[in-house]
Amino acid sequence: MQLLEAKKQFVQAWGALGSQWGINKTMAQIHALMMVSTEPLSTEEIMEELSISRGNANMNIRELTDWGLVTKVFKAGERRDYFVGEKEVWKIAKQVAKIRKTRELDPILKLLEQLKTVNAHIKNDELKHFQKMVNDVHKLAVNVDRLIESIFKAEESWFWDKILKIFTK
Amino acid sequence: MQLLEAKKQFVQAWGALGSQWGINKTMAQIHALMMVSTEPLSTEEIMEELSISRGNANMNIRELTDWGLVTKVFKAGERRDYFVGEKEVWKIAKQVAKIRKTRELDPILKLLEQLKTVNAHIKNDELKHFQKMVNDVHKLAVNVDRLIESIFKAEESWFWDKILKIFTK
DNA sequence: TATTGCTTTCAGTATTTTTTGAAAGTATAA
DNA sequence: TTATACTTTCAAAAAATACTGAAAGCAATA
Repeated sequence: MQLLEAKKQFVQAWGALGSQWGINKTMAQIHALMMVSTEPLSTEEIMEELSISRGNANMNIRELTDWGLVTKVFKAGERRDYFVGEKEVWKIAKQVAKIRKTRELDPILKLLEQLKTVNAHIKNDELKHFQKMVNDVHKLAVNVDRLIESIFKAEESWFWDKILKIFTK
Repeated sequence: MQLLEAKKQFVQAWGALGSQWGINKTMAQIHALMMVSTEPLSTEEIMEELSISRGNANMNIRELTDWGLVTKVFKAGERRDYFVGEKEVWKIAKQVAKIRKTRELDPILKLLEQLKTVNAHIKNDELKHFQKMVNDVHKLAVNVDRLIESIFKAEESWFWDKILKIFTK
């Protein structure tokens, strides 16, 4: 396979994966483009490469910047903005985990804790079951939360080494 | 908080969480409804509870059945179909992981393996960088794959016990 | 200060996804 | 066999989401 074709497929696949996980396709594609590019890219180049409008490119670059996956860089003599994507895959994974944890897991945890205070005059089966359910979900969420917290601190090879050793022992 | 209100919030939150992770909101809500319900539910009851159409209810119940999260049950004397949701949270998590791994992770792995065969006449930096990138992503994907495989086999408390021990040592 | 080159915004439009509801399908019972 | 009770399907409608492009903003230089 040729490099150009391979890049195209990588960008496509990244976009599709994004969609399936609630991330804007274009945002994921721009990210993929930046991952495989050695040079900083301008908005113009991204528009060109993905056949998208200026507005679309701009908004998604900003979103990626907000996620901490893309940084603005200045090129000597050049007036226009250039952007580089984080290249370290483990850092990318950690960053995505961090953002999504804050935005999605934390609020759910908060709600579950509230729901644990649910009460009723008559202690019937429905109530008991609801309480158990919420408790179980909460336990799982807390564990996932802890796991993610640990990931933040961990160095990649150490992390996988430890994790996978558990299951082969 | 009262039980009815708590249930409503739980269903709402589950739906929102689903949306954010590429799962149809209604599907997630039906699932939540079934998680907290002690009794089997009919299509009628689900329609009523969530204010959705028959078609919508039917299609999403089927989807949940395909995911292995909901089972059809027969009520003695009753003609209509009733459904029960899997109640064990760990089983639900495993099942979701299994389905999404097959549908999403496996194809990505396959593509990454293909992309590793990329070649070019001139061995320039762009090529080298692409190869490294694909390799790194592939490594991560393989590790995630292994982790999920391990989850399938693991019993919940054992799993978390082992995992969390690593990080407190 | 005016011009130029570039960035940002956002109302309107297009696309994608989800939902509806009525008709067709199926199975049980009369 | 026909009626009844229920389920499934799917074309069309609605809703949600993403994208465009032109106008407004901003900052560097002439």
